[in-house]
Amino acid sequence: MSLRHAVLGLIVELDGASGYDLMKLFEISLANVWTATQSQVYGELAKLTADGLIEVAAEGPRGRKEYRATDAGREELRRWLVEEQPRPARRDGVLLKVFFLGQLEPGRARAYLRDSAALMGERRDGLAALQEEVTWGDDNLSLYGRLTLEYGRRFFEMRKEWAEWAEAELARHAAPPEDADHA
Amino acid sequence: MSLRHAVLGLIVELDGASGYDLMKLFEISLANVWTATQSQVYGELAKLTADGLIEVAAEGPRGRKEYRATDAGREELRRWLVEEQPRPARRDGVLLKVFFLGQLEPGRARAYLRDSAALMGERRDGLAALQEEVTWGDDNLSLYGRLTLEYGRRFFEMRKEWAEWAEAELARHAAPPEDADHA
DNA sequence: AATTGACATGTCAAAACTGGAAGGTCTAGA
DNA sequence: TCTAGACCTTCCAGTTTTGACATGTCAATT
Repeated sequence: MSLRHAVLGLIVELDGASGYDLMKLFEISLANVWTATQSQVYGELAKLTADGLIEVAAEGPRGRKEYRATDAGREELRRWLVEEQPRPARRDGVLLKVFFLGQLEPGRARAYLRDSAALMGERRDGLAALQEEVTWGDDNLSLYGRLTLEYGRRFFEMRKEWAEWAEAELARHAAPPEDADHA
Repeated sequence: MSLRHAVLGLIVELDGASGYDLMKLFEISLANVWTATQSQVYGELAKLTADGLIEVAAEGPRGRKEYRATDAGREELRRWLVEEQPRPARRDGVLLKVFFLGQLEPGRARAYLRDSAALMGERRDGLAALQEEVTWGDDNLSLYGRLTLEYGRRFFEMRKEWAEWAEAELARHAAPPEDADHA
């Protein structure tokens, strides 16, 4: 149940936020960390309220509801942070395709990896640009947000290099093998 | 719907497999690529059969059912491989915690990153050992499986280095800042 | 005055996933 | 002979996620 803590965590750190605020944060700040749809965010907000971990602190102009964490909520966040974590389930659609790339013609398989490398490069550049652009504050959200952004950059960089390596590996297999003492 | 194609893909590549066979492959071969529980595997097998993408080719000794892909199944796998892929949803429980690590005392936050780095190192070593141990055949499953295994190794390596970097970054913030022209 | 677009929430059905429980078969070794 | 362990399948209840649809407010532009 991590969505719960993602929502709770944001409310604690921001010291008050609306569902709409959270949605935007999920789209931007948490994009590479945890995704959530709008219906999930509002649903979780309702559940957290029912469980007494957050409460509506104020109601704004357009039906806006400003949520704030209760003491129980802050406690629950800490509990979760310290808690042992089960092995995360890794699921990766791109990797899954690579696993079955043998069903495609060698040329197509290599093209897939080339495209993938290019895409990863773009994403890496996007995050790198973000890192340069954004002026960071001094608060915790900034500090730890910076760490996760750097993670994203490294992640895409790694993926790009791996895809390039894999493509070369495929090329090596497609080409007639040459002896080491050749050339 | 990637589980569907993971199951279908394995059946195509193995040219026949039982639910039990697939489960083991999900535990070992696909562990870093796509996870599935036993109930998911058997459920998907039933659905794929109903949709005519696979069929029971033979029944073995212990109630074992050997599934094989139909032509429609092989076609569907190819279609999926070539198809455009939507942006994958990235979800990472460890990263999520890092994002909110500001709620913990600095010492605990750093300890979390240190532990994380150590764990990632272990996993990397585990995969590296696997790479050495396993004798690979010449079939497609081996070739592409090798690529994904190497991915896993690089992934954990990257994470380890990142966690170490992040820990150092936190240390830098905790310590009184010194001038560049000091020392 | 009308329109566009950002702001803002609520609800729902369907699909996917989790974490079991339950039951049966065959093989090798004590 | 017994029994532990690998083999093998089926079913299910509960939770999470997806991908909409529906509704309305307010501010600025045309």
